[in-house]
Amino acid sequence: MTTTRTRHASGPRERLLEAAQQLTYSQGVGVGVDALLKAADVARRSLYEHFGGKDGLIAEVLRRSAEADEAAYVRTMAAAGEDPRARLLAVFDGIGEVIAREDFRGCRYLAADLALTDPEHPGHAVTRAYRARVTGLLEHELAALGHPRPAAAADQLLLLIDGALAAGATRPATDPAPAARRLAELVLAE
Amino acid sequence: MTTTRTRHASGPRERLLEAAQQLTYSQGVGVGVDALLKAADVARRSLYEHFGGKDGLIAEVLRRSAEADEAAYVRTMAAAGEDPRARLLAVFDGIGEVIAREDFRGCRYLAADLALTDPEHPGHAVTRAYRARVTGLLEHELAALGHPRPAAAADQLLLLIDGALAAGATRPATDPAPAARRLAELVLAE
DNA sequence: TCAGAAGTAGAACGGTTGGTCTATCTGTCG
DNA sequence: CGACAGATAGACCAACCGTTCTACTTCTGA
Repeated sequence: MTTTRTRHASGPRERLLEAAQQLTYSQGVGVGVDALLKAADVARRSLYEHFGGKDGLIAEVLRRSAEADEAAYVRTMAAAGEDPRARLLAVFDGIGEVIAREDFRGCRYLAADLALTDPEHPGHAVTRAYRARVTGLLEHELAALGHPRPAAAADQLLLLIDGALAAGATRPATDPAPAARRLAELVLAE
Repeated sequence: MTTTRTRHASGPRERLLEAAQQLTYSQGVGVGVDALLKAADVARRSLYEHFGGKDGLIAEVLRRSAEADEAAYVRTMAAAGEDPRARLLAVFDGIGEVIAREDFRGCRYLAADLALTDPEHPGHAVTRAYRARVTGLLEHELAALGHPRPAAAADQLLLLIDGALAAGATRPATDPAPAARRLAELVLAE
């Protein structure tokens, strides 16, 4: 064993990231530093050593989440088999499961973009890159499906995803994921 | 003349509402009270006299905005003539104009719902009521058009609106309003 | 004219914000 | 052993948060 931790299984950096990932979603990126430190059981100093400040931590949390969420898209599509059409529609079933989680509070990245007023905040670059990667994923499937305008269609699908997540956060009773899926089918049929 | 103002055309209540309407959109509902008072050129006391506190002011601002935005929907549809189909599609042209405004920062109501962590905040009831009224507007047109499931279709249209506004805020280059309009045509064709 | 309401200005409240700093302790490695 | 890196605890900072309060001015209406 190269490193030994007396009181925690993982180091303070990891604990801080996990606590922040949870708290910045449930409470928004406006959570106080004190709350983050307390939840992670980490010394104040460690935050500034590892991330340079709250903004750095938030950016890193978004990066982590984006990685995980992108992987979830890939996993969902992989589980749906080989047919590009089935793989794309499976994404909306996945969205439905996300919305159904009782701790669902809307799209983390949209919430961050709306909450971080400063356009120079490093978080914006992270969310932008994330959306570009997801769009790329969708576009790839659309091309495999032989869609005439895969890029434009991918943008439409992401619009449907954003809309479903927004509706799920504000009007969950309308069951937005199946509604979005039906519209997605029409996009694919073009 | 029933009332006379020495330094301002309108009273402090009105000035505060107008300043807050602007600032809570551009800076988010997290703006400080000091900033609001300074922008409105109003005494601290007036805020608490008229609105009971910051939360009351925010709720009233949302109420005002909702009234104005609902009126804008009505106006847009009225200008589009009598055909329900044309009236509904005109809504998405209106969304396009909203997104094109250089001070556009996404949907005010979604941003408020995501930012106000406390589910008991009076603002949430306001945004919920607003969405219900807009859905009712859309549903009415869909019924006039003879749509088989006007309520479900109205929810789908609102999903498209939310998606277009989210995309407009985060990926303006994708020109989301026409994309949403194309999908709306498919909803109407059902 | 004069009481009272409504407005302004600004001090002050306790609490919290993000961030810096010092001091101490622990574990690893040369 | 002894040096050093990493972590902790916690004091401290100026700034800001939303709110309450007092004191003064201005306008209105009986």
